[in-house]
Amino acid sequence: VSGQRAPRSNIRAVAEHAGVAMSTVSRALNGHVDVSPAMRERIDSAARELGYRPNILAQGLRTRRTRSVGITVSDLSDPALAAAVAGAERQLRRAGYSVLLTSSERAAELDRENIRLLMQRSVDGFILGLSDAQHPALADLLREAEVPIVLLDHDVPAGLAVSRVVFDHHAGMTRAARHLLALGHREIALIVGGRARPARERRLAVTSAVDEAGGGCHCVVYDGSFSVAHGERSAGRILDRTPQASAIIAGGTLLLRGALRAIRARGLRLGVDVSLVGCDDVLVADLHTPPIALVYPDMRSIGLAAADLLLEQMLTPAACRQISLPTRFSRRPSCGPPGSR
Amino acid sequence: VSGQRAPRSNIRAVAEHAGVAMSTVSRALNGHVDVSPAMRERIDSAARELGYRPNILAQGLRTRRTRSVGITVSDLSDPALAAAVAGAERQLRRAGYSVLLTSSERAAELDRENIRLLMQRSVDGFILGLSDAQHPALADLLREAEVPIVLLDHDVPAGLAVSRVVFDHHAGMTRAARHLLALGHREIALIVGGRARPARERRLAVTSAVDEAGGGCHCVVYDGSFSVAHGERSAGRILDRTPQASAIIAGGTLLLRGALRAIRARGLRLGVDVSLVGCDDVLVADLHTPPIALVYPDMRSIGLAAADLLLEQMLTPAACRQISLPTRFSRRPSCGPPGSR
DNA sequence: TTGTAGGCGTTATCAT
DNA sequence: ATGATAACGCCTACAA
Repeated sequence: VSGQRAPRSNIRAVAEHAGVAMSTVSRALNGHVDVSPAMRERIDSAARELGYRPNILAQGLRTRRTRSVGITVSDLSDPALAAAVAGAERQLRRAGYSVLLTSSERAAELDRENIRLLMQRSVDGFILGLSDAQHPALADLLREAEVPIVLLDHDVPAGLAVSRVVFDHHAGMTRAARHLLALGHREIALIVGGRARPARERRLAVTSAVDEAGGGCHCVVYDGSFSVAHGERSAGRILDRTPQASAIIAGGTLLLRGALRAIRARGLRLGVDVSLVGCDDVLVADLHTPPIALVYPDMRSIGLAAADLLLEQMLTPAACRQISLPTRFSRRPSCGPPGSR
Repeated sequence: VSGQRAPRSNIRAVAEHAGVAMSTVSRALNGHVDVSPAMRERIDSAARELGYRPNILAQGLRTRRTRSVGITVSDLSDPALAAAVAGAERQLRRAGYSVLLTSSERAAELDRENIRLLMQRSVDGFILGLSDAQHPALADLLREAEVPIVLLDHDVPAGLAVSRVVFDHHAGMTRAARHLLALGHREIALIVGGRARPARERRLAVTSAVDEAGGGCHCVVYDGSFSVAHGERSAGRILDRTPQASAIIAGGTLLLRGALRAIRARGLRLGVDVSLVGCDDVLVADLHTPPIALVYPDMRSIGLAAADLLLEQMLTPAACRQISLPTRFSRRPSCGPPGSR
């Protein structure tokens, strides 16, 4: 009714309204044991009447726990990473934590800058999907954190005590490679990008699967940046070469998009003129014509698992742990026997 | 060298190290005018030596400005919304603001719960991509916020002073409908979902474009939830009806995915047996075979614009503003003349 | 130009 | 079981 806006009521206002001391209000609201039921009721109703909500900043200043966690991802525009963040946010929210989110735009420098900022905000823990987990200055910085850290599918920087959740890329990629070999492909081209763990694991899995096959089978790796451009350029080289590789594995969403562009530009038929396996993406592949075979990690799950792990470690500091999540391989018509082309 | 970890140094430590008063340190570090160059240099180097970083919580408690903004989106797993968040985060980070992110999982109840939580954390402003901007209890809550608010492509709740950035869905959808009409389609089926602004604008645009065409042209709207299931079910009904509509517009990513499934399940050829226009999505559509025509809003831009608008309003409180962003229509082979089927 | 002191809202320690 | 009071780290009148 009044035109004045009441300032948000604080604990002192509640104390006065209930006619008790501030400390008593604090105890009652925080569920301490030594509070009489009558007093608790009185304070609860006073707080309700005033619409009291504690100031989390002040609580954090006093208790040194902010009930917030910092999440840094290399690129939030990447739907895969967004899914991971969504999963983590959900778990953390349900546990009463807030998420401070930053994106480092694939720049190692921003990784560190963002982490520093989050430290300044006194987050209780970190979930990190970094641009470059191996950057030399990073380890020093993380050592200062003094709070639990969970890495998303990354290698652990040397001599650092952090937990992590990783994907078993090896299993899925091995199955993909064997599938192609079983179809009769003798040469498999692998496009990967970035120096992070996924690229390395994928390369390792495919090369060793091909090596094991023996019989003149071989694997050519196209390494570069994690980008559509690299995917398109590499696939272009593969397809324009004579003799061309009959099968391509694109190690990531952007690389897959690039490869698709190169294939389309040349008017080639998927699963006939060239076989293709993608990774990560779940949006593009299944509805494609024809559907594209895929090795995929459940990105939402890695977010959930990372949050669970972090919550556990924030609650009771313990030794660092590592969790491995499976990857799936879906055969789809984009893979066929090597063509006559 | 020492095994002890030093507690993060505070302003008092810097003051003692430099042999001056805390207030002087505060002034020097915050760039006040009345500080002698010599003193500034002395304090700067002391701060550097101690690796001092101000505690943002304490600053916020004192100044009532936290340099943080709350972002709530209805579903972070939606790549479109993730792109908007990524855009906003970038601008805010560059302006020195941190992002507190929550997702409301398409539940109006969580919208409010999350906003309340963000208010408790004293954010300086909000960017909201809500699940239900019209929920009756929402307006009251937002009125309590006392900080600038920017809505993402939503209607403004009655009697509320907020800014917003919207897409001109009307323009893009009108062009799409006219394109289909020009190709000779007489009946256009529109699948929309959700009660939010985009669905309403799209329906309005398509129905009026079809009405204007006259000559027995008509439009059938399939309204429902914003989900793959609704898209698939609606497209199924459209395609199984006799006579079937020859053109479908799917008003959103999930609906498009559903429609594609229905079309594929019936073995129909896009652009021949049935014409299809999608909305929003940029990942699936362009690389599809054949490429799918699309009305698309630039989601990253809406994030950027929302952040810019919010920053402006946080800096100098002013009247609420509204910004309209264009939508583009891309003709692609998924649209052809009505078939003989 | 610099120092002193009070308070932002909360919790924790100590009395009572 | 409850109350008074001192911090947490910072900023900002005001005094010097």
